[in-house]
Amino acid sequence: MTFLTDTPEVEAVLDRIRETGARVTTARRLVVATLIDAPAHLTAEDLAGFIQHRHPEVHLSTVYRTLESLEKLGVVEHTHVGHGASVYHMGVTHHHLVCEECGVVIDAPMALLDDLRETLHRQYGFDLHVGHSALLGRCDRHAAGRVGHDPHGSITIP
Amino acid sequence: MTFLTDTPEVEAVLDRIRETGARVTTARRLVVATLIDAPAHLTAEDLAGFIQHRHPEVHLSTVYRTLESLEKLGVVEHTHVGHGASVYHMGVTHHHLVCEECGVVIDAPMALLDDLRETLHRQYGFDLHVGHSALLGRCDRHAAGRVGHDPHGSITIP
DNA sequence: CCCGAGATGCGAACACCTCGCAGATAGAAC
DNA sequence: GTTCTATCTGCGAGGTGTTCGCATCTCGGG
Repeated sequence: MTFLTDTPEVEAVLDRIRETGARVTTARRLVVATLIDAPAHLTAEDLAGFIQHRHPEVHLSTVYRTLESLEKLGVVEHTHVGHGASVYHMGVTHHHLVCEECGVVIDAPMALLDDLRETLHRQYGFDLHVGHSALLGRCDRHAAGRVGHDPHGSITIP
Repeated sequence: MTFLTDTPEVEAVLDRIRETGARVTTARRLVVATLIDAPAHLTAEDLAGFIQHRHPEVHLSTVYRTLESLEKLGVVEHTHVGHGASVYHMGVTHHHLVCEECGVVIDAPMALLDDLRETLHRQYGFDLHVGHSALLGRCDRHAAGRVGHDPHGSITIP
């Protein structure tokens, strides 16, 4: 799989990198392009895999370091999905519903937890970091505890 | 630190183990007693540490396996708290608010997410597994992004 | 008290992630 | 375009949290 590394969307992110005085390197360009184009919710390893298909020299540890920089920049976020590796995605914060059975990731809008955030803040003084950990459970296909694992998929509900 | 291994509460759990045909061993007795008596939200390693204080022969992998059995039995649950090791606690399901700054774990009642569960079920057919992953954020003491790490603590709000 | 399924101790292996270091390179300054 | 150097990178080693295989041990039914 190959990803375009020079779309306006990619350039916009690279500009943000340049603004901070950091450098735009091949590895960073590839990470950004892959994150933008690829199916959502990749682990660092997925990401490295896609990239290495064309650029085998890009090392997993570089991918991790790049993701770390991009997170500091605020253009990337990661989400803990229970067991297993975190998943990374571009900027816009949203919630992740992760099926414990098949691993499917369902994106849900921010507004979903607005009431809860308000309540947590009022009752506990707790400031919820939205999106940083997924909401685990069962998707509709596995709610009844049916068996059988599908490879992870991803669904976005606007 | 030492824990009583023959209180009625401990025996009740051990009886549940016996009921299923599984065996009651020293290690299991110790894990149960420690989970009941110790400060809440222990990692497997914490648990092994406490136990090994008096019973150094109990191996960490046995603690993991015992916790796994107890979870299958439904008397123990674990919660993912973002980075780092999962924490284990006895039965009654509740939510965990975990401060990303200091690691403090705040227990919150089930009812807190009732509305959300209802909404998820209605809108997404998603069946939320309450308590399986913590809600990450900042506690009141760290909400403003102040620095300085405390050792983990634990607070329960009824 | 004997026996066998089941549990244990132990270390190795594993998955995910981070780090240290030596060498490469982006990009500012000329 | 050449030079310079802070920053990045590739690489392997290391760390942490968890699981596994296997030989041994033991609970508890007969």
